[in-house]
This record gives sequence, structure tokens and C-alpha cells, in this order.
Amino acid sequence: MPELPEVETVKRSLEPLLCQKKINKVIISKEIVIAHPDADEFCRCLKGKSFEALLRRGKYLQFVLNSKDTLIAHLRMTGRFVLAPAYEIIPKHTHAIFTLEDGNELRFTDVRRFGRLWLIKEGEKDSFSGLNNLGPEPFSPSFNSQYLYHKLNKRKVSIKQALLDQAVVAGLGNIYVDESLFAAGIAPWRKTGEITKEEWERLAKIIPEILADSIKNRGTSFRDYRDGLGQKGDNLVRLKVYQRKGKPCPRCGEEIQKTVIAQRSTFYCPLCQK
DNA sequence: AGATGCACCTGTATGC
DNA sequence: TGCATACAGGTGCATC
Repeated sequence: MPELPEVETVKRSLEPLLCQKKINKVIISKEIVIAHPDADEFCRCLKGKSFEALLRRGKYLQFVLNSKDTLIAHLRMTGRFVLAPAYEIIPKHTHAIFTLEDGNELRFTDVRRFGRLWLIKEGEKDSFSGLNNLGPEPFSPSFNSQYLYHKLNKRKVSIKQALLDQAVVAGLGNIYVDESLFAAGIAPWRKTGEITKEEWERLAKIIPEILADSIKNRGTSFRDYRDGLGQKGDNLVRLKVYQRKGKPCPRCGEEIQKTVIAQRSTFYCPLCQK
């Protein structure tokens, strides 16, 4: 579900409410969501610790604790982290509850149970979560046209598949790849080896702009996504191609088409994207 | 090494 | 209404 703008919105909504707050107790009701270490140790290590900072890298959340241990989370398709008063009804599919000293609970809810949590202790090497295999952040200077060209010009995959690869660039998913390729005027099935220098430049410039716009709108709530307070984002109405099959292209009026590329639904304008 | 396809899950929309 | 099928913001692993 959540891509970079949605995870960033969760981060921003939770950070001020969570920092310096102490965890009294952790309850895990679906142990499968704890990927490392085992659920018992996970709970034992977190009990009594305080949240010190909340960071985002790609689609991962990093909750840094006062012990310098880090709780890492990936929401995958339907995961949510929502802070709510302990007296509020616990939603269905809540798999982990962090009871805070201030009377609130941080709840991890995930209908499809693809989301995962990891606890990495201070000094421990994180070879578990995948966080260390990510490509550059789209907002970092190292994400530029030269980087994209050198990384991808020898590869045989479609540009759509390449941009979905988190080792190429961190944080893009199905929505923002389609939106970025539309904005750059590039057809999603094009092979990366055939993308021109000008096109790489357009992509490197446009991707951070598309993501920043969505962050301003607090993310896209296509279906399940909510921020750290359970609120929907407002970016859905801003999408130009994603989920707009049969509707007019906002640039040229042609009907938006839908196809499948890299096993994912793919939306594009047949006239604007070459 | 790089490419591909499927497995992991539940809920919802669609069609017969 | 009931049932079958397809599909959904993602990733990891087996296989070729």
C-alpha cells in the first residue's frame, strides 16, 4: 500500500506525539508480523524504553529508542501504524500493541499480514529487514540522471520494473512509478537501455517533484492507507493516470489505457507517453 | 548476475 | 442471494 509519500506522512503525523513517550508494555497477537528477533524477545527488549526519534528510509519506518535500539517497520500493502487512546476500540487485524505511559496505544494493524516489524539492537548489523539494500533516496543529490544511466543502461528490464526496484531508487511503488512516467512522457514498457539522456534527466527531476507534491497532500488513500492518526490522505484526486482507465488524459484528452507490466497494473496515456 | 513468476494474506468488486 | 473469479499502494525467494 504505502509508498514513500504515505510512509513519510505516517512519520510526520506520529513523530511529535511519540517522541519521549515511554512504552509500558508490548502485546503481540500475531507473531508472524515480528520478523526479528522472536516475539518474546521483541516485547522484552521494548518494555520500559522510550521513543527518541522517528525516521523514514524508502518505505521503511525507523523508531529509534532511548536505548539506541531501533524498531524497524515495513507496512507492505495494508499495514497501518495508528496512535489512539487506550480506551478506543481496537480495530480488527491489530497484530501488535505498544501501550504507552501517557494513556495512548501505538497499534500495528494489517489486514493482509504482509507487513513486518524488526528490532535491531544497538551495534547489531541489520541483515534482516532489507533496509540496507535500498538505492538512494529520491530527494538525495546522488539520485540524478548520471546515476540512473549508469545503473540501468545495461539492464534488459522495462523502465517500469526498474523504477519499482527498491535497490535502484528507494520509495517508489506502483502509483508513483506510473505518475512519474506520465509526467516524464515515457512509455512504461520501454527498456532501460533505450532511455535517452534527456529522458533520464526528466525522470530524475520529476520523481522528487511528484513525491513532494503527494507529501504536501498527505499521501494517496486509494483504499487502505491512513496516517498515524487514522486520517486519509488527499492526493488521490491529483493522480493523472493511476486508476484512471478510460478517463481523459489531463494533458491531451485521449483515453487513459490500462495494461500489465512487471505483473503490475499499469496506466498510461498512449499519446503523451512515447 | 539478472530476469521471471509465484507465494504470502484478506477483503472487495464484478459477473454469472 | 450465492458462488467463483480477479484484483489490490509490496517484497522475497526459488528457479531458469
